[in-house]
Amino acid sequence: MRLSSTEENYLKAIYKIAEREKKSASTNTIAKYIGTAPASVTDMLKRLAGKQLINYEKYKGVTLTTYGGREATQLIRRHRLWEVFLASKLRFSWEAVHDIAEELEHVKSEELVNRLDAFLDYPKFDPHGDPIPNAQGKFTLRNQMSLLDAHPGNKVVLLGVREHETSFLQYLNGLNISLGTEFTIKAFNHFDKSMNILIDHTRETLLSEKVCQILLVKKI
Amino acid sequence: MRLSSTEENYLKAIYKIAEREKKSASTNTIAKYIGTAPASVTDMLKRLAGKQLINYEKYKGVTLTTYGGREATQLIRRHRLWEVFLASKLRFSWEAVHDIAEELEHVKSEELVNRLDAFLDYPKFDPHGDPIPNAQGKFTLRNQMSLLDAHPGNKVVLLGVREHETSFLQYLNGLNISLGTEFTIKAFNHFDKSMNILIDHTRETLLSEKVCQILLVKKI
DNA sequence: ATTTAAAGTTAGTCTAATCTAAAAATACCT
DNA sequence: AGGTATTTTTAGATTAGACTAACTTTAAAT
Repeated sequence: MRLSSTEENYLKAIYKIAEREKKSASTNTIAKYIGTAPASVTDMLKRLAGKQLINYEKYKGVTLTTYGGREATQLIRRHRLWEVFLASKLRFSWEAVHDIAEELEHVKSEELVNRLDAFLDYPKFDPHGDPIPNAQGKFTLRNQMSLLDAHPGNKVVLLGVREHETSFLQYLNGLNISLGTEFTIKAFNHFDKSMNILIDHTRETLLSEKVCQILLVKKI
Repeated sequence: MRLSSTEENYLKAIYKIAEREKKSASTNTIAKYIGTAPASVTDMLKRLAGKQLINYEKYKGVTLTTYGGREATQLIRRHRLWEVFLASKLRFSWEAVHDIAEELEHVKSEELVNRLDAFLDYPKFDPHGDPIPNAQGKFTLRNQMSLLDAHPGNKVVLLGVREHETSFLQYLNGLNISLGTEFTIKAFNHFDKSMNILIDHTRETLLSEKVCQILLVKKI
């Protein structure tokens, strides 16, 4: 079935909310995520349910059907592949790629996305470190943890970020932190859960709990 | 001002019709070009006139304003740059690029199109030989003529095609004709204006008047 | 167990873009 | 010039996607 861009966006929202909260998505949560009024969400949920894309029961919340999940995964695949294209081929910085990919992801052509995938050499992760589903919808799993869970003395490398907001990514740019940057944990400050970190074996910085929580790393 | 994809498509249609027929575009012509009912065109013309994109006077026909022309040119720029990307980077054949570029051209980002332009090395012509306007909207002009105007004995090279329909381009593929192919005109048949042509100095073929009219060449 | 608050749904309206049917304007033909 | 054909516009409806305001259901709190 042919989906509109709007329908696709709702599916993606439901997918992401379910992933984040590990339960069915509520009307209000979807409304906040998409940026519409709850009443508009109710309307759309009825239409999506009619197309067998979601399981919807009034006043309960919604989950994706197998079919709806497949559509959402393919949309995420397109989004992340375009992000890789924008960053690695057109040299956009990681904070700029999201908004443009939001538009590119809705271009409908199976052939296009598969050729793009090949052109980019089948990347497994996007510029924020998020995994890119392959043509079969399979994500690559990876051992990673929040920087918050590392301990003094640990050496780790940055694999991804849980937050894509421009201002946050620019904050990291200012600290010269990007994917692949190495950290040595110097100290953990119990009173506010901040950390003293040595970046790239050269600069010592203080990172707040909030920032540490966002950074995804693995030990080296 | 922010234009919808539909509005952009109307501007492009008006631009192309004016170019083809060298006069203002009529409601019916636009309707046929876009594939909608004439009544829908009238509605849209009113909206476009309200936005200062076209000069519209009831029952007369329309022309683009300077502003509307600039928008149309930028749309054509985006379309043709994406066609080059699809053909030269993703290895799509020339008959496949048009439909996908129809969607990609509506992605709104000045930065995107300019970076794409640079990535492709500022191409001057698309995969069908049509000129690509630069960031200032300027087209590259080129000496070219219809194959119909060549004479027996002339040697020419194919620079472009005036017709983009899939079936026609596939017909050329079947004859092993592509941009850059060289022709020697062997004979001109007055009774039906067909031509006997030697392709790439190896294969002799008969090309109908209609086909010759479409092929754009220059002497070598 | 009521009351109150929060979340979700219904009803009615709006805009963009389309349609069909009918009316009006223009063009064409002898 | 008058009549017919063609083109264009108007009028009224439709669909997707959104809104606000009002109502209903569920959850939370005393």
